[in-house]
Amino acid sequence: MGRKDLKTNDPGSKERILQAAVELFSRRGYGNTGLRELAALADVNLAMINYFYGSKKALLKEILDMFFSGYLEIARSELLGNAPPLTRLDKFIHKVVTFFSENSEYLLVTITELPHEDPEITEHKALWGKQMIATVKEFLDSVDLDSEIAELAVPVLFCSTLTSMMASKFLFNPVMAQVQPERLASVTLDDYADLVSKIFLQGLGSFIKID
Amino acid sequence: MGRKDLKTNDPGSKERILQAAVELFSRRGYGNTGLRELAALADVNLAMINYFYGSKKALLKEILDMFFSGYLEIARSELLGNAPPLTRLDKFIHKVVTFFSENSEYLLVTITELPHEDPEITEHKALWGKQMIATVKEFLDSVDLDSEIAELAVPVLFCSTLTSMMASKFLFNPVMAQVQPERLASVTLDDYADLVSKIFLQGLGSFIKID
DNA sequence: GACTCAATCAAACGATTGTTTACCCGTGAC
DNA sequence: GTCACGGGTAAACAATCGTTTGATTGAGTC
Repeated sequence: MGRKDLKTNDPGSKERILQAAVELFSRRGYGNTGLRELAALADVNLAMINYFYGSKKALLKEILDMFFSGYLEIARSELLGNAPPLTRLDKFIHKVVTFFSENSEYLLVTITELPHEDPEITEHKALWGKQMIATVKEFLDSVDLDSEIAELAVPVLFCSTLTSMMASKFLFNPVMAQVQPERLASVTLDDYADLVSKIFLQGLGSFIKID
Repeated sequence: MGRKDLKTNDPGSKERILQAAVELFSRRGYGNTGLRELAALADVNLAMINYFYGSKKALLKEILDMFFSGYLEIARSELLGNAPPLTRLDKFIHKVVTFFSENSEYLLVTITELPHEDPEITEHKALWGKQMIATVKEFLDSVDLDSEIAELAVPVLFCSTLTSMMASKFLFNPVMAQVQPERLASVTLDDYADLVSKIFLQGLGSFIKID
């Protein structure tokens, strides 16, 4: 059997370790997660973690890389093109919200570890950031913006604000689920994407009848 | 001397501990910060941390409480009132951005620890969340929104998206400062608040000349 | 059968974790 | 004087941390 697991598609030890890492890092945080707890959840021996990944930090890097590469791929395929800018943005927002939802644990690990300064990981983050900014800049250059906002909406801020807005539901979910679980459940994922798209593209003001 | 430090206004040990905690928790993360490093930065004995605050987690609670109370205070004073809704929102955004900027370390600690499940702290977060949502709900009830977005913009999502958007600059700052430091520096804090306000209230679409 | 190699394991490594203890010092009360 | 007490300290507590070691398994190669 040249390849592993031809019949069964249950994940091997290496995959189970990464699954457990994503789950625990997103729920407890990277620093608050112990490798023994992780090994127990993945149902592997403690030593297998360093055997497959080398170190705990390498596990985190793997998670960040997988998230960033998926996000960047969507940005490149949806943000650039010939369709009208607003149409491109709307499709981008819907695709990203879906991506964030399907990989919400990866998203949470990435966002919560984003501001922390760690020499090894900061390089990784900066590398992905550069590619992301380059893509956003290419998009913004293809849009004819009013001068009054063109000076403000520099790529770094445009990218930050939009990303944060799309991620907001998943960032606040653990808290909001305790505050108003019924109202949260009444809004589907597509509804949420619509909300983000409408506010970001048309603004809240356009939906106010009397002001 | 009944009160401490009548002449000098340099902070006492208790205050220095909290200052060091905010700095280290925001830079390295709560879980990645050791109390010995914290004590060294605060220039106090290790035992003084538990003497004044009882535990490491209590320090985190203190930080979260201080941030939430300040944020909630602004929401209550700016979101509710008699001025037109959009005027209120614009003032709210500018005040919050200033508040986030002046307390960016508190903001980072709060946001990065927000999604993590910790029985003791989850209650705290939910308590503040309820008060915040109640305030936002009161604001939204005073606005006459189109039905097409009124169903989507439930308080929990409205609060999440706007908060995330206002916090985005500070969340992404550590990364973006490495990507494009010169473009970031060219935008003042007021410019940033204007950008958030314009996009959220008027939408990006209203600034595009040709589509 | 001998050899290889990746996978797995129990056990221990030294270091660091958050927390607590017992002791010390200065000040104010009585 | 001495008693109490809040602030401060060094040292140690048990527990856990990430990582490494050395041995063992089992399937594949020659």
